Amino acid sequence: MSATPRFRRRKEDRPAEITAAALAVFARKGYAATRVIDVARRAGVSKGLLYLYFKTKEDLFKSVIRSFVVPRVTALRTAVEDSDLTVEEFLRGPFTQLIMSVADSDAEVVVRLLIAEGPKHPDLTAYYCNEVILEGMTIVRNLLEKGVERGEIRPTALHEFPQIMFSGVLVSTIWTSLFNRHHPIDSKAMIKAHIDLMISALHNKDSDL
Amino acid sequence: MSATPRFRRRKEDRPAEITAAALAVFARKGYAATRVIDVARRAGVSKGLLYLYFKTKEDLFKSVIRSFVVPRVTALRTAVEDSDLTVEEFLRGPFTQLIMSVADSDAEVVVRLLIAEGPKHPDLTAYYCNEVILEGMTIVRNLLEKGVERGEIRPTALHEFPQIMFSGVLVSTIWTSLFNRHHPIDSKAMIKAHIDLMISALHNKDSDL
Amino acid sequence: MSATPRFRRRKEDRPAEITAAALAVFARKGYAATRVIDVARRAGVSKGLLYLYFKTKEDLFKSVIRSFVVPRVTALRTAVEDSDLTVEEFLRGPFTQLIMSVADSDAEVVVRLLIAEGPKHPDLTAYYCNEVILEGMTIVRNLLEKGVERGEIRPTALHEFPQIMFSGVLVSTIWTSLFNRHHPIDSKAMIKAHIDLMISALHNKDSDL
Amino acid sequence: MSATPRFRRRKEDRPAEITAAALAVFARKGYAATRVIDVARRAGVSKGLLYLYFKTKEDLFKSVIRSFVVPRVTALRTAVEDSDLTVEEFLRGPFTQLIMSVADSDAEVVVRLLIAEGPKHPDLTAYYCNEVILEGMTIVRNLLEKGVERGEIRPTALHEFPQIMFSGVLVSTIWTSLFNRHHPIDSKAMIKAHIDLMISALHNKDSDL
DNA sequence: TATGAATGAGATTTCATTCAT
DNA sequence: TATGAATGAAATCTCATTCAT
Repeated sequence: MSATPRFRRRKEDRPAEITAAALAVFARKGYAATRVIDVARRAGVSKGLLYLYFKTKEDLFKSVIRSFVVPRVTALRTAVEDSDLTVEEFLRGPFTQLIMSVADSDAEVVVRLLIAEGPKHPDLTAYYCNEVILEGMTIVRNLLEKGVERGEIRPTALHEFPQIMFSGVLVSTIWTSLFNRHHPIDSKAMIKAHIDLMISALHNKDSDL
Repeated sequence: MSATPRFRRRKEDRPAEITAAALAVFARKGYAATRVIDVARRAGVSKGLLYLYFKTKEDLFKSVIRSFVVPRVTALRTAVEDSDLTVEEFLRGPFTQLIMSVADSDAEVVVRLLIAEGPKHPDLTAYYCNEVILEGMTIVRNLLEKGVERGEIRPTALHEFPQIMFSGVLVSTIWTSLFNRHHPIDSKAMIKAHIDLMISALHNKDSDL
Repeated sequence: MSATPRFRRRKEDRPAEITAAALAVFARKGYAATRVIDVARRAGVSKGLLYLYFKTKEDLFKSVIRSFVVPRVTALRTAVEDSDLTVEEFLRGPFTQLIMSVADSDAEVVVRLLIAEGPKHPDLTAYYCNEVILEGMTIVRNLLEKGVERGEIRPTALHEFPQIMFSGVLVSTIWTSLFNRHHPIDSKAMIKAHIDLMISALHNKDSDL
Repeated sequence: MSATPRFRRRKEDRPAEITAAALAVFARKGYAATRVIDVARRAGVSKGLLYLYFKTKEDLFKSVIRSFVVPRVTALRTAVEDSDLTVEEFLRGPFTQLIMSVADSDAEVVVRLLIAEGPKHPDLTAYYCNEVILEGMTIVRNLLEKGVERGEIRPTALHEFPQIMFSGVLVSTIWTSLFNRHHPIDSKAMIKAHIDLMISALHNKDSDL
């Protein structure tokens, strides 16, 4: 009675463990084809316990997305601190790094989940849109504005559509997910190529757009 | 008592009708959440008849993808016939037109379906990869090579990764699908912006990449 | 208009053709697992035409049983005409011949069908019972009585249970149907063995039953 | 509001309960015509629970057969222990008893199921053939051999076809199943009659077969 | 007659969710 | 907390039967 059990799991870790398990299973099977019991088993808990933390399967899905999103947002915010870099320096440095880290991660899964299931969860999509997408766009937009003011780059439609800066990762992610088995590519090289092209376009003195 | 006739007996049209209905329902609900009966009802036929033409729900899915793909492939091939245009003329002309027509269409649905369900249907993905993706990439690559030979544009990594030329439509498509309700954008303008940037990068004399 | 079409099928043959086809298909698949369309195809007609002759699948089933039964009954009746044979002569001659012909035929299928589906078709079973079973039993009983009168054989319980004379075929039929693939036997030899044993028992002077 | 508890939680008993229910329903309807829900209802459980214990309807079928077979095999083996009886004593004693007990039981149902569905389940038939049929045949064969050695009985074709010893039960079982409603018989008397005839044939000194 | 497209009831099976223990 | 037996709604797919042609 007095000895503390050594292997008692702390209940605070449970939700995170289950969310991680869910991500892993969703990754292989997709949302609809994943059975709750499979997630529970992979997390090493019972179905009942899972339902103690997540009221529904949909809740679990949302948690997966959120758990993926939160650290990216933080990373994004941190990246902008170092702000006395030139546009090119920033894009080739912190920005590239961030983008690559997304490509490295489970982004593929999350993107697939979001695209497939997103339209059925408007609240989740709104959250993701605001927290990640708009935030990222604002950062890029601010960067470009500063660059134009400083005379480093010319003004372009990128100001209106900063999401274009991310289209490289998107293509690479989806390619990995769908076609890599048939036609493998070096996704980092592709992402880099896209950024290079963007930088080149931003610097082009002759363009009159 | 002249009720609507129960039978319509239109053997030839049925598969196309049902495929169209399926596309429409998949669009709203996604593949997994779509019930076969809903497709049947939308097509104005019975469940049984649907199964007369499509052995399984998966068959129906494949038909949806194929029915979308086939006309695009044709359009793509046709577009290349006019080949004495400059790179810029081609990109701003036929290429933009093709891309826009994709954005206009049900592309969003098909892309979402492919991304969500593709990994579970490798044969279908392979087919799509070969028939559409690689074909499109080859066309762009050939175009760029000719342009470099002619001295119109500089050589870039686009030669290795022609899929980047399509990343604009991809972003626009996915944006429409997920975020338009929260944050609507002018997707055609965005696609055009992307193409402009690419053209600008291709023309940039100063870049030494 | 005047030429008689050479290949016109006469409609009188149709029911028999369809019944034969049904027997063949039932034989391989059993009643429940047989699809009406399979019977139609094997008979070389359309589903609609089949339903012109047989109102339901059950009708078809009954027809199969009846078509099998009728010729047997006739054969049975004919067999008893030659009545001046001794019991042993009759049993070894016409009786054995008849029994063997059953074992040769599609009896297996019909027996299986009757056992499996019979309880659900009391009218059919009654018909079969009266037309075949009781008739056969009466014939055997009469034969045995005559034999006892003539002092050829002793009286036995076979008089009360003449169906025992047929138990050999039954065992052989069912064995063929179920176990032959695992453990093949010479069914005719077995039938003969059974009849021999019966004859021996009928002749046993020492028995006092 | 003290309604009947929805859950009973009796893991160990469930399979046996469900199997028994299945036997009962198969008995009345046959395998194919039985709906899984009917079995579940009769067992007092939900469809879902049934599928927790039996992966498919076919599994359920196999369980029914096995649950019937296993105790018989045991009984059969036990019966042979008392081995210093004469052939006649054994056949009239333990053998008759065993056979009668089969006729008493649900044998009719199981035999009908086996005959009707057996051909579609070769593994099950093989199991039944080996565990029951061949075992029973071996026992009878050994018995007869010993009897011949001891001079109690003459050698007959029963040695080659011991299954003939069981043909009485078979006829009686099938008669019960099909014709009893039209023409009831005393099946035990018939079984006894068959055994009597067999014993008489085995004892017949005059036979020269 | 003859066809086979069309129907829809119904069967099996799965799985998110509940709750007695 | 923790479990997993139990539920039942719902989904896919089949096939006997009908009937316009």
